[in-house]
Amino acid sequence: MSLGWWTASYAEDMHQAVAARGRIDKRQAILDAAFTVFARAGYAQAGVDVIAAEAGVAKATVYSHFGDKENLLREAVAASADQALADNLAAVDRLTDRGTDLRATLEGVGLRLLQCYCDDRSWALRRLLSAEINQFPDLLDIIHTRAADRITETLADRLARLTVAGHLHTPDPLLAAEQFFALLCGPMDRRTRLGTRHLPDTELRALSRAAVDTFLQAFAPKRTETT
Amino acid sequence: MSLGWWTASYAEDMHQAVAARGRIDKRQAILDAAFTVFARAGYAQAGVDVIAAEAGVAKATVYSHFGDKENLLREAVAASADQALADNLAAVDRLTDRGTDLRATLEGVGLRLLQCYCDDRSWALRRLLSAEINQFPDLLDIIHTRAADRITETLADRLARLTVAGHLHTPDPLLAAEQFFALLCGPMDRRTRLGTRHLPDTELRALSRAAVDTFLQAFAPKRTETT
DNA sequence: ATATAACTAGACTAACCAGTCTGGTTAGGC
DNA sequence: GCCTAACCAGACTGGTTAGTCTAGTTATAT
Repeated sequence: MSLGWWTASYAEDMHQAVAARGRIDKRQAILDAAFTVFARAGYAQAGVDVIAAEAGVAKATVYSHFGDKENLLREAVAASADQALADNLAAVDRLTDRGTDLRATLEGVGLRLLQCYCDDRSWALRRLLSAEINQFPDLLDIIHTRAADRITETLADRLARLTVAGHLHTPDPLLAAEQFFALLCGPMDRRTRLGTRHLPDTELRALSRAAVDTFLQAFAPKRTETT
Repeated sequence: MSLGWWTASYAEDMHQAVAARGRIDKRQAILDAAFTVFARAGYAQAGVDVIAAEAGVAKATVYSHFGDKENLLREAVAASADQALADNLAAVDRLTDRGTDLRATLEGVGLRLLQCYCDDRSWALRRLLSAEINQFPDLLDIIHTRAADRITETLADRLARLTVAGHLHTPDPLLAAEQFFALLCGPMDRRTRLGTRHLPDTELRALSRAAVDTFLQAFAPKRTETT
């Protein structure tokens, strides 16, 4: 019961396995709880006791795993950035698909990306970074090198290949990638009121379509129309 | 001396006037100091004693003016938002200028806006909002209704008039305004590493030019070229 | 001259919390 | 069956800080 999210049957099923994997499971539970509590209350206001309770773990266990509160923040943020990276790459990777028309593909990718960025954990990560960037400047490096930069570079790669294939015209693919993200996220930030409001999927689709409209007007090939 | 930013000669010159205006001057000094300290340390970590010291004022004076720490935050944020609004409107208002060519005018407005958004206090305001939006959801309303919404609406108005005059083609001026801001700020966010790095004016100019390029490709009039 | 109102420095309280420690429990490896 | 290592609940220390209070100062208005 005091273990929080564990159900009794889950505890029974895992009765043996949990002992072997117990340590790593606890570590993950602590990271999840830490991210949740840090995101909810902010670093300074978040109590390590609260994190421990939310993870279903004793406070001393938290310290034995992570040493101190600062390090816990860094590890929780890093884990969350890795998660975000995976989600985003899955969205951008669909841009490899050929055969369908480019506009529809871009709109699909845009929609997936918007869904990633509208996720509560994604907003929490960005807020946490903004909030603690003065006290922990290295969080910026953690997040950018682990996630943000890779995603932008991956999209730039895709745009470059589409340009080489004659489907697009992006002389500076990195800039084009930045502008694609900007056209998606700028209007979304305003509409969601910085993530405090949830948008229905239809509205996300409209945002993606508007972004792709503008993007294609700027970066569609100039001479030859695509088939 | 203990009054901080006061110079001796200033104190002499204002010897009479300061008594009459002393109360309002102190109020302003407290608001400035509060914003600075909140931005530097975050709400929870900011000590009211530190704010008082930075304002050159006793702690009790802070409480007599603002009641409690939460209210002090709100008032400091509101004052800062008003300041930001004035700066931004001054930039957007130049879009009324006729006679020069539209591209150059837009690039000039873009540059001014980037300078506004790159200002330390502007970044501090956005960070503070992100950081405390969970604990103080009303900060969002304060900032949006006082500043952000008005700026976007004002730009949308300008774009609409330019469209009516045949210099642009923006069927949805509000969306176009959002996208203009997005094209400016998205790439800038990345390049400044969320405001932790300062960009030279030449780079801001390049960012503005890139944004305006894309913007005009999407929203230049389709049939008749402007003179 | 005196009443009033804003201000000052600094002491004080009550609460909160990071990090440590203690003493005891559990469970797997051998 | 015992050893070890991870874990538990909860107490404890030391430092920080919001908000209050006191006693004394300054300056204006009348």
